[in-house]
Amino acid sequence: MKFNKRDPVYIQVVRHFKEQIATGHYEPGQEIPSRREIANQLKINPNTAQRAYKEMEEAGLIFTEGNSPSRITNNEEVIGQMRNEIILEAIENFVAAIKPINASFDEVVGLLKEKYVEE
Amino acid sequence: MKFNKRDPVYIQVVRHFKEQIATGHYEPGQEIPSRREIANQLKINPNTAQRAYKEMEEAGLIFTEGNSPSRITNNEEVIGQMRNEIILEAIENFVAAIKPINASFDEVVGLLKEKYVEE
DNA sequence: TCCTGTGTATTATATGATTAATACATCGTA
DNA sequence: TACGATGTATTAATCATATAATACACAGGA
Repeated sequence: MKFNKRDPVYIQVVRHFKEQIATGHYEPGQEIPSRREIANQLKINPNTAQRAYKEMEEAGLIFTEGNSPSRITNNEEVIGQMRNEIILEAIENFVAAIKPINASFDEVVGLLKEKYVEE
Repeated sequence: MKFNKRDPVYIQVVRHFKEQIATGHYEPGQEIPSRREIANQLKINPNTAQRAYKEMEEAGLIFTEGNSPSRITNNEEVIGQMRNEIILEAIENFVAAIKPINASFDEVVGLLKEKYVEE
């Protein structure tokens, strides 16, 4: 996994997990790496990992019992909503960036199709 | 004009001018506010305004002669390219955000159309 | 001529967010 | 029981950005 330096690392870690969860690479109830383990894997500070996990816990995406490793939520509705939010947020950002330029919808969709299908 | 706190202010100022130029609200050759003037208008520090203007000058979007206020470039090709870059960048960001979620192109375009037409 | 408003440059400080360092608490198990 | 791995909490250090404070050169106009 590679990080950009525009966004805080913990945000990017959260994002990464959300994508994994939304696409089913992590399944409901599945155990995820411990804070220290993921910190080693991603070469980040354990506190950064902790902060990312805390965010996800507050969002209901993972849960923690006692001092055993956290797990993906079993609430598939929460997962579905999260997926929708990611998509909607992306769309809103996109529209906010494009609209002030006065590009036509068709022009935009044309260019989008190229990039989307690519590869 | 309102700022978000995600991006540096000078970047947002540059962005604002680019949009104004791309949509023709500023015409080629037109005079723009002085550094100190825009700083007052936007309630920002003059140095931040200067930094924004410097960026635009280096990008060839504005030019300055002597100590008179800067002006929009007369090179319409530069303006056209800048407009394209904004659109392409927005598309790339969007695709990068959406693709990892495995949403179909049609689903995305459908949602996009709603937001795009809205208002 | 002198004053005001331009652009430009340099240096220092403040601030907020992020990351790092460290310590503490808990639990299962060898 | 004692160790090791877990989650959690607190404090310190770092860093980028924005702001501030000055200073300088230039040109036009009152």
